[in-house]
Amino acid sequence: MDDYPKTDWCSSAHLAAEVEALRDKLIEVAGLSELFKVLSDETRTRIVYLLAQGELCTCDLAEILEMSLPAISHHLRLLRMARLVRHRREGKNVYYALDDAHVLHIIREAQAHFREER
Amino acid sequence: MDDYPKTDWCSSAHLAAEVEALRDKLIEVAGLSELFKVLSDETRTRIVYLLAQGELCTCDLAEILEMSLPAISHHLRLLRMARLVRHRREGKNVYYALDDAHVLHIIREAQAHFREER
DNA sequence: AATACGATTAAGCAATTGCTTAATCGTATA
DNA sequence: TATACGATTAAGCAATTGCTTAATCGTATT
Repeated sequence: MDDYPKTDWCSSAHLAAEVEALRDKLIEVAGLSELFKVLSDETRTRIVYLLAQGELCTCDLAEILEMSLPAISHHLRLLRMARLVRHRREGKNVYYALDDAHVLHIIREAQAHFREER
Repeated sequence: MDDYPKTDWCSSAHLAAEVEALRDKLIEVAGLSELFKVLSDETRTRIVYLLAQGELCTCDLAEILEMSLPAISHHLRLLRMARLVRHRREGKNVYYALDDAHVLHIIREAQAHFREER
């Protein structure tokens, strides 16, 4: 017999307190997926990695990635909003640079995960 | 696209060799965004974090996250395909656990990035 | 002032995503 | 064997995403 209050769901009955404790834990990752959403696009991961090598302007990125200026500009806006890059204007050009050390660590860990996958 | 009105080359003139070198660099992050895509959904980040606390079955997750079984099952499938979780059957229940140390490091770095944002 | 050009924004669309309900599978138990 | 139940899959949909073209902004040059 079980002295745990049974849930209506499944037989691995948990105390309401346990469930609540785990729910509280989730506060620690609230909103985190927003950052991953930014990196979830291949083009943006590429931009981040390119800027990690050094400052580049919008049209440089467009040339290297062989994409249109509006498309690149769109991605840069998202990277800006996530505070992953900073930008400065120099004449007609706008130069972007990486503005976050953590994002490179994140990429390195992702690479490590990938290497173990096979 | 290719026919986009692009002049000779923007004023931050680069050598073709430089551009090619940077393009080569991109091989190092190829396919990485697939992992971030998995974490880009709030529910999946939550599942990963819950499983980091300990093994849980599908219906546990459904109860804690207050979502339907099919919805949870769908997310678990993606986490499985990305080799982030492993699973074992015990009677009628299927228990999931974290199967990757790197993903926790990734989450910690993301938390660090977030803490600096304000 | 007029022009050129890099950069951004806006509007519209095809493709993708995450959920729902309904059906099906797998295992344990009456 | 029949039933129950946890888990998964399938089909269909609303919402989101990333691109395109076209228009606009900001700065430098003439």
